[in-house]
Amino acid sequence: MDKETQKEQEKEKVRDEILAAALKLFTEKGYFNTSLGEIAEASGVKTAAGVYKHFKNKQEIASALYAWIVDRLSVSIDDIRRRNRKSPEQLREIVDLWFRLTDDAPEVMRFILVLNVSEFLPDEKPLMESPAFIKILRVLHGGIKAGDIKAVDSQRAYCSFFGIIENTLKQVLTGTLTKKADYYQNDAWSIAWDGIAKDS
Amino acid sequence: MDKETQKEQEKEKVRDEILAAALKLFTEKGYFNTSLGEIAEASGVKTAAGVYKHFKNKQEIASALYAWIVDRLSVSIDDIRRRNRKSPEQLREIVDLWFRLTDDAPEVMRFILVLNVSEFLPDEKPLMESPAFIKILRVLHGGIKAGDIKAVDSQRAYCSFFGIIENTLKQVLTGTLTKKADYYQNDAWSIAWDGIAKDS
DNA sequence: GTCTATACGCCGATAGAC
DNA sequence: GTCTATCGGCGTATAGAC
Repeated sequence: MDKETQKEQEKEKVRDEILAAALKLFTEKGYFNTSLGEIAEASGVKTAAGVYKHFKNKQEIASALYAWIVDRLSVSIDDIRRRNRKSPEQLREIVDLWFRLTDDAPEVMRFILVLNVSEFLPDEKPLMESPAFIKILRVLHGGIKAGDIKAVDSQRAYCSFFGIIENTLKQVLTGTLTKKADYYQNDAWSIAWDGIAKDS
Repeated sequence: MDKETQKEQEKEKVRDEILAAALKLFTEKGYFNTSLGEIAEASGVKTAAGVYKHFKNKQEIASALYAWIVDRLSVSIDDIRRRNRKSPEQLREIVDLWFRLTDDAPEVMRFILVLNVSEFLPDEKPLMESPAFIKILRVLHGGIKAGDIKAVDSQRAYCSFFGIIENTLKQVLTGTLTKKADYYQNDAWSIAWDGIAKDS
């Protein structure tokens, strides 16, 4: 039925609005400083009770948000791996994605890099065990096996490579670095890559 | 009076016990997941009300903790700068301190690296503006001026250098890297230093 | 399926006995 | 200066009218 699907879509829309509002508030003030009332007010649903028609409870909003973000990243990385064969190119594109997200969707990156997710989602798997980051480790592992990367294992390659990238982005997100993320990208990439690249 | 000073000391001791208990709980479960009751129970004062004889409120416990940690770091860095003239040596010692603290006082490092302090101490200055970290930036700045470090400015030198160091330590603290921090120190130092060292 | 009203619990904080 | 008792408020969550 048309009416049915339209209603479904409307409901989906409200759900997304709640998630968007929650993402904004969580990353601005933190999970525990954000009440359901505020989330409701900032989204289409004007009252806290209405939120419960869409989510079981507050934690599930955060959980859905987390799943959405991690999934989105995972899909993007799949895409990058499909388009690029060599791991250095894959890495370069992941870095580009990270920096673009920081400028275009800072809340998403704040959620990942600034918030301490395990504090309000204790049962969720840590970020490093999510599909997206497992795939990143695979990219690094591929580079090691192909002889492009010198690190001993992918975990440590991650630490030094993404340490630089993510610390830079974190400083941008918290305002310590004042320019847009993109401004720092080439520099950060160069240093990060040189740190793990096998110098032939 | 002897009795007076003894009482003072006793009070100081209780205060420290409260702080120690709070540090442990905050870094384990997060600030908002920790109640004053738990802090009291875990310290000498067995009841929540007793805590208020030593601290104005919950936030002030966190505030005192933060000040204590930042101060301790600042003193250590002063000491390092006194003992070493050249910035590469100073940096090497700061890295050593960071790694040793991670193994010997993980709660302290968790407080700094894992917790999102501004979430529960919104009025406090961010870590990067604390004396300890300003001094670190000065060390980096000294290195740049002396021609040892190639980075354009100390902020960005911080991002890449401490990005590697702190990301490695964070992975150790969250259990993603399974060995003791010390195990990774030399590797992390080498890569981090090479990233900012001027290759003559 | 949305809003009003309300219940319930938890925790931060205070007052007062000893 | 410490423990007992208790208040007050906020915020999550539900129930019930429309």
